[in-house]
Amino acid sequence: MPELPEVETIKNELSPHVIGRQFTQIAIYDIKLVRQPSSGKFCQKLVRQRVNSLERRGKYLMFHLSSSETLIIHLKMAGALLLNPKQPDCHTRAIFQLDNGSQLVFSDRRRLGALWLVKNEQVIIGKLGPEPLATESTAETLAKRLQKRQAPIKAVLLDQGFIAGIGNMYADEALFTAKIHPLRKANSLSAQEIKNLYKSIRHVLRTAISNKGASVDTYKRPNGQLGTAHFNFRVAHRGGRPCPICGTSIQRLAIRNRGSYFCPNCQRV
DNA sequence: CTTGGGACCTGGCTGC
DNA sequence: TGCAGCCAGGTCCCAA
Repeated sequence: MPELPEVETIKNELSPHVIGRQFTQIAIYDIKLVRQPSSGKFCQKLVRQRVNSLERRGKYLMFHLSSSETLIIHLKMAGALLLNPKQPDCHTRAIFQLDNGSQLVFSDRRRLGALWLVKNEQVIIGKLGPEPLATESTAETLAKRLQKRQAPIKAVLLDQGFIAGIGNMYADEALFTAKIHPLRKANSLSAQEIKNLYKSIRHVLRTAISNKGASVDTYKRPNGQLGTAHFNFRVAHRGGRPCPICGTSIQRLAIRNRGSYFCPNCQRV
């Protein structure tokens, strides 16, 4: 499941292969994939455009193009961007041909992923909250914004308008590291707890980036290799296994229809 | 404004 | 062996 560290890894590993390259041919195999403009226009406008730079914002990957338009990709649950894959797969939804003969393949088992080609990228990413790893994001600004929210802290961390890029796995990991129960109301956290949570979020995300993302489901790096961040998971997707700190059995709880994993002993209500 | 629930989507798993 | 039903979760949409 691509969250911030996975999309960041894809951006980093794709950059040297696509920056400066020109799209020569686009093939779309899934009618629902392109959200804006129409599929035909999308292909027509993208051909001959050169990639100036890549940028990640939240879980969105943006290709800044020579025409000053932006190609935006969201991988959602199961999307992958593969560079010159050796094995063909039946989940290929689009193929981008580059002027050096390379192929960039968008594969998505669950067909939830989305592509946009837009002049104004704010239309797509404008509602996102701050980047958790940006220098402007401080424990103080987090504290101020949490005061206005009384939903469970887990739900607030998943709100992309509140903070961008955190998904279910890393929310669970950050809350465990900060020893905060996922059902705690966001505005009930003490200043110290918020400080711990802030540090935990950044630590969990940075560690996962250095491990090239977590391959719990279908996530693959552009070269087809898996990430290793999931080997460091302490509670995420580990229901019933012992807590690495105290040995208590990790519990699973549904919050907003999302599985939340936590240690009932280390993370008290 | 915040909040919570359902829909989208497919493949893997469970239980009968 | 076959199959219905559940589960996984990022985001949008809608109602309260």
